Amino acid sequence: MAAINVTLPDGSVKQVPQGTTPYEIAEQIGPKLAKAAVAAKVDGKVTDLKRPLDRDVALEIVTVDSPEGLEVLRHSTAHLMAQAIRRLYPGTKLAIGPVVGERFYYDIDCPKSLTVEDFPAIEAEMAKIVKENWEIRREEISKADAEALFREMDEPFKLEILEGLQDGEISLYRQGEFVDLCRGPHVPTTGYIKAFKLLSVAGAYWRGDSSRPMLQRIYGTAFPKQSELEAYLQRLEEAARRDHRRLGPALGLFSFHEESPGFAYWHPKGQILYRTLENFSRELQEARGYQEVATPWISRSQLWEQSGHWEHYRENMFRMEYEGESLAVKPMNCPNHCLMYKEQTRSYRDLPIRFAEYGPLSRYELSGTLHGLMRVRGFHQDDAHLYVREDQIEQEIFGVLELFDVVYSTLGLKYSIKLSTRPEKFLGTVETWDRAEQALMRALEKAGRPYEINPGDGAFYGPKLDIYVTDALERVWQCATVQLDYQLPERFDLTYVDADGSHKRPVMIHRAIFGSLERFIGILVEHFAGAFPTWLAPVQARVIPVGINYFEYAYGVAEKLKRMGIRVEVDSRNEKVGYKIRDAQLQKIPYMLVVGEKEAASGTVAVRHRSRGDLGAQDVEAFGRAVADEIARRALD
RNA sequence: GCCAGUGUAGCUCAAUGGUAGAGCGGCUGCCUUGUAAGCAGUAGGUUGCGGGUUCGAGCCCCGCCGCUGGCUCCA
Repeated sequence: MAAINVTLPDGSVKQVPQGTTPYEIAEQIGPKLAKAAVAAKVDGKVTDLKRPLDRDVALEIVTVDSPEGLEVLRHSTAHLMAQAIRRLYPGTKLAIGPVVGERFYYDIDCPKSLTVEDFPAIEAEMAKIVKENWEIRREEISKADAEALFREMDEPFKLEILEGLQDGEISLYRQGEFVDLCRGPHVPTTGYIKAFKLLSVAGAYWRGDSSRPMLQRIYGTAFPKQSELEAYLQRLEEAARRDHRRLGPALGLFSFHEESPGFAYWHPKGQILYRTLENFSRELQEARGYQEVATPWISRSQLWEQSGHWEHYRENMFRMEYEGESLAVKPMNCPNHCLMYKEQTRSYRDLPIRFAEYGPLSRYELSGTLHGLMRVRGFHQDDAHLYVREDQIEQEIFGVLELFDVVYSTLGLKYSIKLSTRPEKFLGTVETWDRAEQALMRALEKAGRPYEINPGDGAFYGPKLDIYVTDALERVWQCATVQLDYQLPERFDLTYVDADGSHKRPVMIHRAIFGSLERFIGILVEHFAGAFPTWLAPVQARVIPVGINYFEYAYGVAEKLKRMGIRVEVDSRNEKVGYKIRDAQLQKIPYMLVVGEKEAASGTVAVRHRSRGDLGAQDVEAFGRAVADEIARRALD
């Protein structure tokens, strides 16, 4: 048999007989590697460990703890689950079973409507199949054979998937009695799957099409080791503990009532948080040449017809009719800002013009999509529209990026940027698009911000930057986008007079830093687990008198601190100190100030910080100055 | 909107189709309190809403609403 050359990642070349499997090579390298191996990367493509090599290749052994290895493991677990479900619920049709992030799912059409209560039985069956340790075999067959097979098995979804495949690219994977149409790769045997758990069940449309049948989607996850699975499950629990829908009401920030689905009720403490963030934004924007405006929240539909919203966005707008007149509540501010721009003849010297607005916006979101503060029907953005000359795009985008950075670094949030470029259907000319995209890239590079490109993902009216925030639990949220817009200036016939006296079209930049304040606060609640930095905390200090004899002193301390700009309250309940400390801790109040005999006599407070613990006695004035400074610096804990 | 689940006191949860309960929280009183829960008492409910089955419904059936997990959507 001929020999082939296998190049390993360290550059060394191994000569082996043709038909050698990656697994055998792994064994030669070392038993430890062979044990951790779940797949192989052949010329950069992930493939099965036991698929024979037939030519010279570059080979990398994929171990179970690598990103690719984990994906293989989870994908195989999806098959394992499908096999178990098939055994338990005969007649189940399989659709697709991919890996998404740390989870996998399988969409199935099952005669029984499954719930989490069915999970233990399915998991038990999965464990059984693991124990049976079936070899997972790849088989390549012709399209005709595959069609015959899945027709015989009565698998309509697989047949539909087959329709889109070509002869020569069809593979099956078998383990025991189970067979599935699959590209692979998979772990060598079912015994490789050690730690898994089914997580949830939900509905999902076949092929994501709401006119197609609704399938059951079972989510699960798998890890190389039980301990890693448990760590993951603990992270889910931590996320549940931090859930803003639970913490928000518990901290007195906001509530929801079924009388107004999708609209938050902001309680006094939540409103402080809200206003503090809004004012933070105001302060930064005023310093950067933004002008705050306020525009109508209800307009005649002709405005929305002119802006194009009526055509493209009507279904998401709250609409109404009075005196035969069609009206709508604004879902965005841009058309109103365009009207204001147009009130005057603008000179090239006037640009850029930056209108900022914090007013209420409403969007009709489908009832099933509402989710706490994260998805609402009524919200406010820290919205702004910049009217700029084309030669100002780069500089203005650079300014917006700087603003992003100030806001997110102040809050200790990591973020990443994606640039979405010209889609297939677009407005304007290729040249304009190219120039705009170039300007965005130059601004990003000037700002020193790394970014990824999403080719073809821009809006039809202009390219955009999406900002993704990563929170304390490493979850990623999209908060804001910066979009260049060539269409609205056109639709509203916006112009400016250039140096040569000619009328030119400005470019519009839509941008928001927080995005929706509601959503952003939801993210912050979960990010900080309710323990906001002092400058954001609704109550920054709580004075805890040891007994009624010290109430007067406590109120005096509170008065002094209030005058120093600190949000402070006195716990005047008839309770023990331990009780009041516990309550203040649960309310995540940054500073607890215990006052009694010693403090009253010396004009001090005994300071306890929610996370740093007992800080000892401090002079009231000195404490006040230190906290005022912490607030002014917007310090993180 | 769609599929599934779910809805009992402010919160967390009990109650084989047979008189709706507990803990926490609230309020009142006692204790006079020193760094994560003192003691006692007390109020609080048309069991989401509307129909139906039944001698009898928190529980079973139908419709509606909210919420949850997803899907779809997201200028």
